[in-house]
Amino acid sequence: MARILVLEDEKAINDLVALNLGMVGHTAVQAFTGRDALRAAQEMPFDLLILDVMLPDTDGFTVCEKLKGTPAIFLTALGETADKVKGFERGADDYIVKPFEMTELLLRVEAVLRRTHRSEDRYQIDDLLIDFEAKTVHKDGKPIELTMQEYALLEVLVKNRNIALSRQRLMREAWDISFMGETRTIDVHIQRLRKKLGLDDRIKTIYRLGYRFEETL
Amino acid sequence: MARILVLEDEKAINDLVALNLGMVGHTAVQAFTGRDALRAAQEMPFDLLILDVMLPDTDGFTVCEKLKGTPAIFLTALGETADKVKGFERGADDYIVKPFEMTELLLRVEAVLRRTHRSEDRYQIDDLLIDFEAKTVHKDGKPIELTMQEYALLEVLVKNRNIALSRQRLMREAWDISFMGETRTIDVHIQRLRKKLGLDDRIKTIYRLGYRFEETL
DNA sequence: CGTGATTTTACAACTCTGTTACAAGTGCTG
DNA sequence: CAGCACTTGTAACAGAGTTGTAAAATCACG
Repeated sequence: MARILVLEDEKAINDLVALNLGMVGHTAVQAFTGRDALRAAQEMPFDLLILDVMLPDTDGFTVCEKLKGTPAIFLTALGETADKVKGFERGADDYIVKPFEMTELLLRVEAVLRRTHRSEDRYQIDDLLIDFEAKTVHKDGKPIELTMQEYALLEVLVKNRNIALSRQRLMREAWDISFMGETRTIDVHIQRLRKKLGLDDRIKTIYRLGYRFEETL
Repeated sequence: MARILVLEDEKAINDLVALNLGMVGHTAVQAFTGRDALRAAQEMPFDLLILDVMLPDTDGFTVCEKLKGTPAIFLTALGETADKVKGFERGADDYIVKPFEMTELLLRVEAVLRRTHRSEDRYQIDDLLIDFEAKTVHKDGKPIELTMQEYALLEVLVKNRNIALSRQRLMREAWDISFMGETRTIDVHIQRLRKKLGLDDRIKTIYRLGYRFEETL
């Protein structure tokens, strides 16, 4: 559920990485040059950078330095050992050697996100407390029973708070389904969340689109 | 503070880890082979294991299994992706990829110690008293007869209280089985614990997953 | 064997979850 | 602003799957 930059000039690899990140629920933004990458970062900051070292214009290190503070995973070709060291010195959180297994990249992504987003173990608003680690929800200090589906949906909404999420996206993120036909499933689950947690004001309906969890009221 | 095993054959790393653990107040016991580790564990049990996966003799997994019941953090080298998964399946509480930041390791150590409660020798809640030393249970001051299995299950539940435990994990921790097919064994034992100890409210069923001992009610 | 512990079995009871049906709401169009 | 098409809210329902429970079968061990 992170916004991730994929900076890699070889289109085939870039596409593959972006596709896989999307499949596990992240938002991948593709860039093929350092310039692209920096521009995209200005629009909205990233949670994680996946950077190729060798690039036509600026190299991955430069981008990493410009976006200092954002965790980064470097992609290096075999034999660029020296680059690895250089990368770590400059603050890379991990690196991975091409060619690599996609599952391995995904594991590293999760690992890096987990240790950099450590502060996001919990979320509190009003009288509501969500513990993402224990996957529990308390209201007024009292535990509230949520089913797995309900919790999954709530987590997606909260982690993407203030963003309008389409039903299709919610389905993809909170269920394990990428495509969905005509269905009222989500609406019913939203209803249950609103009722159980008293979130009528926080979970806003976006007409003809989906829902949004609102933090600022 | 905790008694922690550091099993890592590379001396430089082992020293560094042990030194840092010592600095934050823990007692680090250094071991360079699986054999060493097991011997040290016999002298006095550990509160936490920090295990390298690759070792000259036995690997970290074996040690972890032999010392079942003690939480473990695995150290894996880059590229040992498969090992990570394997580690989690076998009950690792966390893993960390080398090379790692020492502060990160310390953070994980604290996190694991925080959510496990292995070093206590008694636990009391409501009218229930469990003595882990004597392996006895009293309710209302009166001793309650529990069978071996019942007690083992109770201990796992209580020491991992407030954490949802899958049936598979319970099997692994309270029985000597790592793999389990279709079975209702656990459910039946849970039922007996609930009945004998009046724990209907404390031992919570997590639908489609397993059970959780709840401290906060 | 016999006894108690443990696992398996069988069935009842329950939970989750998607679907449906209808009421209420929304926004466009004239 | 009334009418209309469409969207969302809500309650109730039903099937699939899960858990509770008692009782029977199996195991361990003297």
